[in-house]
Amino acid sequence: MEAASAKSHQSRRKILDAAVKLIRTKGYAATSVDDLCVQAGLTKGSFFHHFKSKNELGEAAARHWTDTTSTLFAGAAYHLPERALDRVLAYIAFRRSIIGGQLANFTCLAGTLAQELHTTHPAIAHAAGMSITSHASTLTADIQAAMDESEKHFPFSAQGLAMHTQTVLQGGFVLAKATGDKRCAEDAVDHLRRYVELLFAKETP
Amino acid sequence: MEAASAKSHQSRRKILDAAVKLIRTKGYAATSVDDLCVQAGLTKGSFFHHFKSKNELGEAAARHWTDTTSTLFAGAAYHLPERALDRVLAYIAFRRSIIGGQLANFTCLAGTLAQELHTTHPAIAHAAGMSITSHASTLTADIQAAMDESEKHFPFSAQGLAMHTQTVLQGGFVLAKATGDKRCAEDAVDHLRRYVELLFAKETP
DNA sequence: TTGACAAAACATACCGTTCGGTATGGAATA
DNA sequence: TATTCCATACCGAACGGTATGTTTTGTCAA
Repeated sequence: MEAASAKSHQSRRKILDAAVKLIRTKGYAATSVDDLCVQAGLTKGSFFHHFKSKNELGEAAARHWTDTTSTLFAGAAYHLPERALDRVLAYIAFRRSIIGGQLANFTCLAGTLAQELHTTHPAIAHAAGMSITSHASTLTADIQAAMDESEKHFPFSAQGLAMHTQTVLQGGFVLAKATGDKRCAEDAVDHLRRYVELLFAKETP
Repeated sequence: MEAASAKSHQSRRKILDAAVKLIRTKGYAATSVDDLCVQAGLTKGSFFHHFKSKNELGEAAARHWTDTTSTLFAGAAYHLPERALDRVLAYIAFRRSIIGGQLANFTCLAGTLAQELHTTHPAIAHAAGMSITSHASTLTADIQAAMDESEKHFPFSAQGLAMHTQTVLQGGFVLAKATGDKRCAEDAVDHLRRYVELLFAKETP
């Protein structure tokens, strides 16, 4: 049963990858099951064998997105610097560096899903929200350490600032889509970096 | 023909108001023409008399949103302070103060439309983009004046910082939808205020 | 009477979902 | 080993529902 289940796993994954790609570009409603099947190279019968509905796929796609991004960021180099603040800034620089190419290649599936479906499909939106929140949480330890290293008092929590990094990123993606210009996303990250630098700056000359 | 055209105008406006309300809550695709007609208290015959397609309504709704928000912000009190920087901060405080009640009451139609439709309906997304950009532009003069009043040199343009305020707001809305907690939007604005204060701060004690 | 607007019924197209059926490959039995 | 059996993966035509858009008819005001 190993080969069969491996193949099954492969098909399921093809569908999930197709979902991430298509939903990131066209949105959830505009992505039909037929579209997904064509993109994945399968048929509808196969689709509904693996997922009992389109909405269930939506939830699974959100979780798949969580997994994909988790491994991407876990393996990135921004964790290397010694000082906690440098790791935070390296994270921001990393986010800045992966903005490139088509919009769909660097924008966030979770934000797209949450904004489109928060009322009509709360389960999917919740999965998307978890994706964002859990990713933010991976920054909290570094931010907390940076706050501890600093002598300042901060009127926000480490988790709060971590969430704010995601806020700015999501906003940058929205404006990039609204204007068609990816520089909006780049500018957003530049302002975010400047904000963090100012927050932790020792003196201003 | 004045009374008739006034009534016509009223019906058209009812549809546009319905569109703003429903699309803000459910999104564009999930809002059917029937839904709009029920909300507006009209029928489909009337709808397609005033708009030749749902997509045309979408564009008109985006422009209607621009008009609505323009008058709201033009009449607000944040323009009163003497110092330009205070006007900018008063704008941010005003944005903070209008976050309340249901998500649909304070989130942005333009951001919703842009994120959902940027690929499938570029004309609507463009109208939404114009809405955001033109609103940002209303801040540019005050920001420029604040920059001129300051002795610092800023590595960004006034329009760039104006756009960033919209970025942070849009991001706050996305996270509020993702988490179901409007505090995300409030926190976003608080961080934005702090950023602007830090940018223009004279000294740090 | 004319013309703009509104209502209701209708036409068409598409989309999610179902369902009967086929193919494959491993397990069971002899 | 050969044969049977069964579970799983996959296929694709068809169905029911719903969405947009059209047509036809009605209404009201000038």
